[in-house]
Amino acid sequence: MALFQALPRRKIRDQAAAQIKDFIASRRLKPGDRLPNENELAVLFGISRLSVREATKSLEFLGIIEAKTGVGLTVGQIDVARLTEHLGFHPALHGVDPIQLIETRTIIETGVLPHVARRMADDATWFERLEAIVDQSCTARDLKTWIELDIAFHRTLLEASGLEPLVAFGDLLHVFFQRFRESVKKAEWKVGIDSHRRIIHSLAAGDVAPAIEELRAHIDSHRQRLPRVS
Amino acid sequence: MALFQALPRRKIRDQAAAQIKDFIASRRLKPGDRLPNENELAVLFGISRLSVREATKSLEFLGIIEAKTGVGLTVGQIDVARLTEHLGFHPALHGVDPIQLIETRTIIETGVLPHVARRMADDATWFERLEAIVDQSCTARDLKTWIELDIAFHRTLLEASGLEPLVAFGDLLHVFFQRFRESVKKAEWKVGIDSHRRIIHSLAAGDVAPAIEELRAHIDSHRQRLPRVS
DNA sequence: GGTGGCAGATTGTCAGATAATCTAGGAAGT
DNA sequence: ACTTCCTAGATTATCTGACAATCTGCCACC
Repeated sequence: MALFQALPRRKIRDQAAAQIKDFIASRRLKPGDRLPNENELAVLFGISRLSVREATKSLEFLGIIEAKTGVGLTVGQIDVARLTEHLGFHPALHGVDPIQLIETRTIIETGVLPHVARRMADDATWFERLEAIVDQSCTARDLKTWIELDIAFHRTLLEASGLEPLVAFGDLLHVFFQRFRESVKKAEWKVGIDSHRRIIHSLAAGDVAPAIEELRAHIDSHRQRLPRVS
Repeated sequence: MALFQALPRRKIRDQAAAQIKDFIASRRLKPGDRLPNENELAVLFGISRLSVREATKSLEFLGIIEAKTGVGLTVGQIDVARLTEHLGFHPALHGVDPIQLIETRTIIETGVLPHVARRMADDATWFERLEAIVDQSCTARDLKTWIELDIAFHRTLLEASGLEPLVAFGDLLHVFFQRFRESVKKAEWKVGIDSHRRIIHSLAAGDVAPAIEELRAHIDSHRQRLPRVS
């Protein structure tokens, strides 16, 4: 008599997914390389095409492989942005303490400023792009466009650092930040815009330390708008 | 005549996946909560059950939802270990610029050190946990366990900051990092362990600045092991 | 009252068919 | 000879219908 199976039997599609991964790994396939088509995989694994599809669609969702209609399956190119997009909404992250979000943003955004200053010195267009956003902010009439420009400013700051993983992570944080961003009073707009302007001018002048302090205070100002203290 | 569509039309299963995510997010569902079954979702979205399945299987693969035979669909609990398992093997991880990864890690890990020092002062167990990992590292015989302990050290450091988003992001970075971690020479182990020890002792003493410099140099040492300079 | 099994619900898997889309190569026109 | 257009084949995308496997809760039986 066989031992009882404590764990649920492995699903066929999971076996298929594992076999496809093995196929890629064992043959040292690189992104862009062709894979057998769905019918061939079905025959190869001895299962139906549907199970193959469920496996390939799962792998595709994660970016491990790519499927193009009329072309076939290829090994994919994973990027951090895709993962954060799917993971970002998840309830597990929604429960995060707002104060932690503020401090996380402070660490990341102040941390990149040295990089930004260095790249600004090499490429003046970064200062121009940031200044253009600040100028636009002054003409904003409603809260919605002001928020968009505020997000654009902070995102461009991260972009200017040249560190792509942080750009993706920053986008994710902004999703959660939006909640208590909407409670900004109109009188506070101008203060924020002035902060932005001082930050980029300090950076352009190569004065990193003042820029860091300004940005820290800027992000910290959200702390006063927290809905409730628990 | 209709305008040509520059981008490929969105697949039905991707729309379905997005709708399911919306369903979860808009109703503030938590892990373990029930979802409509596949047939109900199919009717709800006006598509076939098969397309719903491809969407649910993709989401399940990522851990966003769970499906149990005879029971139904529930909201799942994402854990990064699952991502590590699926993504760790993938050749495309080379696509991320290693230098960017190093600098990203430097920003995050040095950025949390002030928080860590503060929380260490309040709760001595953090120092003990970190020191225990360092002690274990000294007894490591093979590369595999040493790498595990190294990851554990850096992860615990982030945990000690109390900033959960950064812990999750750090886990994600380690997935991308592990590729060129395996090229560490045995002679370099000891150097790394000594660095770890100096860092936590500086933190425990409240000397944040030396700890930051030590950690920066520690992470930067990976730079010398980069496979190729492009 | 406890225990076993049965019935309904739900996901898992299969087969076959049609639509949509892409690539390559040939046909037609210049 | 060169370019343009179009068709044919290949491949994924989607649908329909059916049956198997598995879990939960209830009910009958002891």
